[in-house]
Amino acid sequence: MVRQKIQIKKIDNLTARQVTFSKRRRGLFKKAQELSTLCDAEIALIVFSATGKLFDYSSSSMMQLIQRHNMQSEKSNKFGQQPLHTQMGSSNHGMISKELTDLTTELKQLMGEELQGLGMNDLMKLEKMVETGLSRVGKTKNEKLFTEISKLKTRQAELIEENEWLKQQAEKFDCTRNAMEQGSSVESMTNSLGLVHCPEEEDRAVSDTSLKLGLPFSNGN
Amino acid sequence: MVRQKIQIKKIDNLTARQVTFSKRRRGLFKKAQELSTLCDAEIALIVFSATGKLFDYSSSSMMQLIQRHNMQSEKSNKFGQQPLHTQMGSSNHGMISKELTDLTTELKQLMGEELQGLGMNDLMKLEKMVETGLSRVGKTKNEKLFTEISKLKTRQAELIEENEWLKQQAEKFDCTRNAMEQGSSVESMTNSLGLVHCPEEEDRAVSDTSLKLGLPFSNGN
DNA sequence: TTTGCTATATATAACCA
DNA sequence: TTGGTTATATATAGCAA
Repeated sequence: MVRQKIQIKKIDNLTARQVTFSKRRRGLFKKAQELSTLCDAEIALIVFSATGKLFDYSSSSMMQLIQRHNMQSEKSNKFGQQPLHTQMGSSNHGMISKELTDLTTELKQLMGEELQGLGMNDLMKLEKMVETGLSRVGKTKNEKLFTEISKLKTRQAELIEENEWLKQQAEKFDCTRNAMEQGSSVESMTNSLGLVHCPEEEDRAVSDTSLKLGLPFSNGN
Repeated sequence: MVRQKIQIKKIDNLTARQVTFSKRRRGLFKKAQELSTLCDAEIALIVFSATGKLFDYSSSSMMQLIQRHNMQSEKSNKFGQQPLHTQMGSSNHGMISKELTDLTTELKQLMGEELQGLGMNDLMKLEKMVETGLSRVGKTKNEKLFTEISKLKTRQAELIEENEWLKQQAEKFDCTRNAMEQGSSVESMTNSLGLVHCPEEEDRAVSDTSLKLGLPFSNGN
């Protein structure tokens, strides 16, 4: 029996913790549902047990709620510390989400009204209409998402290419420095840029290079 | 006073509904926190009021939890069990389309059979079923796409960071090289490293260091 | 709107089966 | 694991300020 109020800290006993988790989790989900029903709120609840098991509830679509959440929390974010492309992405999702919501609502209403006095054949036709409508929304949504993915991939390819080039440059310079330290004159070194063979260069990790690069400056830092 | 147990249905009175929302919401969030603490669970809770206001809580990072949720529900989904990378590209589109088609067909057939002898109420229920089915397909599809987008963005952020760092290194080298090209001997140049004035270098020194420590590509992939 | 205030309703800790 | 059973702790509906 609950003779004492418990402390809100991690329960030591494993069994007790599991039992409590199970019971309180149910309670929490029940409360969430009740709140949703009573007050017409939209709720998403995600719970991972300590063992990694997933429990979730959402009053409507989990995805839509999550997207809405992303939108809202981004809006309250004064300055996007994030690069442009990520901002574009999210707002894009928001637009899609709204579109989807609007159209779905419209279709549902349409269907609800029509249903009042129609026969089977008409119902079948309506079903078709709804399917078509949903399919069109889905298609649009897909197109936007795929466009975004495509853009991201393109950008990524550019970045990778740029990085590769930069790394190569870095390696060349690195090589140059080695040559210098071996006593080459500045002139010959300059001329041999990119031609001096660097034995350790090929499979050297970039981090190694970076260490070398950073070394001469370490005094100054 | 609570003389009677209330029905779990939307509260008619607006004021009462708002008050209840406020109170129950707090209760819900409190319970969520307690469960998280007591049982070492990870919890994300998103609530939108009927007026669209957002309230949220998460025991750790909302984004991480959402990601985890996406992954989990994808894993438990009988359709998509392949790793993400194989789902990428245009084949992804085809697969999803097929999924959608299959399920829609199934639901249509189901609906067709049932339609023969049912009344309006049953039809409404069926409508709900269809909606749910479609919504589940859409949800799965969305989750996959969003997961992919998310991964792409993460990778992109890494690339940008790497890129920045490389550029900074390149600038330093440029500086060094410029000094060299002005005709210093190797020895004097080496000695003067770190003393040569690099106009853009000072205010980057600190961030350079941190970047060096945390660079994602340090493993050389 | 948002607070307190109770009297009840509900949740649940500890225990048992 | 899961599902009861209490005795208590907590939440909250209705009201008032």
